[in-house]
Amino acid sequence: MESFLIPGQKKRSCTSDAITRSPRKKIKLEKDERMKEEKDEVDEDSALAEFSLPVPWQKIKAEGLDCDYALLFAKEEADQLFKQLENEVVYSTGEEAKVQVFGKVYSIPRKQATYGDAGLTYTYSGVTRSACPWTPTLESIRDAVTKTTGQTFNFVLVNRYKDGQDHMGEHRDDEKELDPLCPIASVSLGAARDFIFRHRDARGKQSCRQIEPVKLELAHGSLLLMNPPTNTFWYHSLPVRKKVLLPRINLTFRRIVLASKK
DNA sequence: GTATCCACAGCTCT
DNA sequence: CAGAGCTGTGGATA
Repeated sequence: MESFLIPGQKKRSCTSDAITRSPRKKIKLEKDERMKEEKDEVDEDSALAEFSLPVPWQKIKAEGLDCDYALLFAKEEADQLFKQLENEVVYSTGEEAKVQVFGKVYSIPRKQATYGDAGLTYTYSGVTRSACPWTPTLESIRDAVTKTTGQTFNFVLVNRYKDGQDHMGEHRDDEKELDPLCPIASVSLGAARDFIFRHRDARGKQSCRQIEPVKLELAHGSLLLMNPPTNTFWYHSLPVRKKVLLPRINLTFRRIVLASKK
C-alpha cells in the first residue's frame, strides 16, 4: 500500500486552533486571548502539504503536548467496522465494571473491554484484568493503524459510550505498565464526541499556571495519536454531551511492557 | 509516608 | 431553564 507516515518525524505544525473547531467562546478566556503562547513558534500554515496522501494529518501542539489527528477510515468503511465491533466485542460486566471513588462504589459510566496478545494484563483503578485474544476486526484495525503510523501495538482498550451521558473523567493513562516511548493510538467509531486535554498545572482551584485546554472533536473513523510526552503533562477526558444520542466506540491501542520491572 | 486515581453531587456560569 | 464546567468529597493502590 502506501508508504508509512511517521507524523512525529515530519516538521509540520499548525496552531491548535486549526483543529479546535468548537467556538472559542466555550473556553474561558482572560485578557490574553490573542497573546500567543510564549516560546511557541506556531504560525506557518504554509507549505505543509509536502505529502498530503493518503492521510492528511493535523498536528496538535502545545507545551508538552504532541498529537496527530487524521481520518483513517472513510464513512462506509467506518460504518462497517462499527457494526462488526458491535457484534464481536464482549464487554466487562458486574464487579469488573465497577469502581470505588471516595468510599462509594459506582458502575463506570461506559462499557470496557480489553484485548491483546496472550498474557498481557491491564489495570484500571486497582482492578487487573487479562487481555482477551484479538478478534478479526480488532486485528484488522490494529494493522491499519500500524500501516499508517509505523507503530506496533500489543494491546487495545475498548470503551463503548452508549450515548452522550456515558463519559470518562479526566485522567492520564497509566504510565507504569505502558511503553513510555510508544504513542497511544485512539480510533473513534460511531458518534462524534468532544475530547478535552488539560495541562496538569492548570487544574484545580489554585492552579499555578493558566494554560488553555485543548479541545477536539473526534470524528467517526478518526485516529488520534498521542505522542510522548503528552501523557506526562496533560490529562484528557470525554465529557458528558447530553445532545449526543448515538453510541461511540473508542479503541486505544497501546504497547504494554512485559513485567520486567526496574 | 506519600502521591495518584477514580465518579458523582452540588454548585456556578452562560 | 438546561447544558456545560468546576470543586469537594476518601479509601485503595503503587
